[in-house]
Amino acid sequence: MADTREKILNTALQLFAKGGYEAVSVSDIAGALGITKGALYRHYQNKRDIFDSIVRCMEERDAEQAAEHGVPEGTAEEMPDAYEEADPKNILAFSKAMFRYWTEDEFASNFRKMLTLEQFRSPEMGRLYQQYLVSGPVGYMADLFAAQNMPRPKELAVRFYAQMFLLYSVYDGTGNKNAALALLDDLLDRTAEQLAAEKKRGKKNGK
Amino acid sequence: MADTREKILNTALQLFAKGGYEAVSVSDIAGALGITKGALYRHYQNKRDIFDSIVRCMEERDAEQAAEHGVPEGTAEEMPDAYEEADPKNILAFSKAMFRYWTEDEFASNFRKMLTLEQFRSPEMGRLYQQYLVSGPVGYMADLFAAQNMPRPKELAVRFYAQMFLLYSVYDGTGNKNAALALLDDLLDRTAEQLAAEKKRGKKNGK
DNA sequence: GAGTATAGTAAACGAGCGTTTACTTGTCAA
DNA sequence: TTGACAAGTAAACGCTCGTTTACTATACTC
Repeated sequence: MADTREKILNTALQLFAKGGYEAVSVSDIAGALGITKGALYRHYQNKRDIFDSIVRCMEERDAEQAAEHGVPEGTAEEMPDAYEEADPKNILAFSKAMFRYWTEDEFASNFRKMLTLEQFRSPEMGRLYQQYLVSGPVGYMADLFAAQNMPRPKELAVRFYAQMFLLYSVYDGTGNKNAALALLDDLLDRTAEQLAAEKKRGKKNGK
Repeated sequence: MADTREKILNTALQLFAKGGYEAVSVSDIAGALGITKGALYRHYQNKRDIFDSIVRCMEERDAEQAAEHGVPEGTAEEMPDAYEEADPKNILAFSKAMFRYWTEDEFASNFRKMLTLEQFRSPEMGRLYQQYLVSGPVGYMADLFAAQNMPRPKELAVRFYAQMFLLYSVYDGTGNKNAALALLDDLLDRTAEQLAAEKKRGKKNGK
């Protein structure tokens, strides 16, 4: 039973990622699974329940992912120690892993696309989109840079994360996924060099 | 008559930008205008016709906008002269104008949001999204940088445009629009400095 | 003033929507 | 062997969808 529930969830997410919640019918989901829509209601209360379950599932995955990568949850103020440990090389590796996660992991990739399509439908969805893909990552990186006493951490964070954010769309729109990944690697490596240079300057001026 | 046609088009675009094409009904559009849906069919053949007219209207506006700003249409290979005229300061001013256009111009802003919501629905929509908001601007800027013999123009273009692209989402998601605009100004000014520095280096190495 | 487009309404059309119901299986413990 | 439960089907529910139709009011032309 739990198996079917998961299949429904994944199939629904796949369809929601293509056309958005409203454009996908319950029959579409059931049809893609080779069952009738009546059967679907044995596993979920209604269409909205499927959507909510997807969001809840993403929350769980996100928590796991964060724990795996040793990402400190909460803000820099709450736990400054963990943030200072992260040096630019770790930030680089973590960023690349993050990019691969949001592009190559099927669930995460589809969830990202779905959020992109739902972001303007309600303040709630806008909040989720910002949290997972815009202000969330930017704020997190700004905290990282700030903890390392780098100058203008917010600007740095935007400059750094913006490249990844744009490349999500490049990746989605190109047939050559590997080229997009290689381009990101080049960009981040070069940016990391500049970051290291800025950090030196920051230390000189800061002390 | 032409007046009503335009009102319908703008109202429809506004609604499409919020929820996407499928989530908006013909009754929704008519209701927002205070008329019945039957009247709507005096001005457009069907719902799809409204959408197509929006796309066609954007094409016209885009052509006008390009002509106004003296942007050369076509690629750098076709008209290399026009591209070399553009110096970094012009690129900067043009970029800021471009950002304000896609955020503050109501039609362009709504069209951008609509395309964002439709990009995965069909290859056609994906192409339009890329053309207007991803590979199009990146390619155009890469041509500009290449015409000025700057090193690694594609990387430079991505780095430069990525900031604007991310800030579209920041702008959309924040209540404080002015802060987003100010942040972009700061970022672009600083990037322009780095660009000028890179250009010097490029000249030294290139000649 | 009669005739004719034009722009609008109200109602109906068939189709598909999300959801519910009644009924048929298959599985497994008592 | 029986009973209960879980999972699935087929059909129907009321509703809304995009679209069409028949009709009305207004304005402009001959």
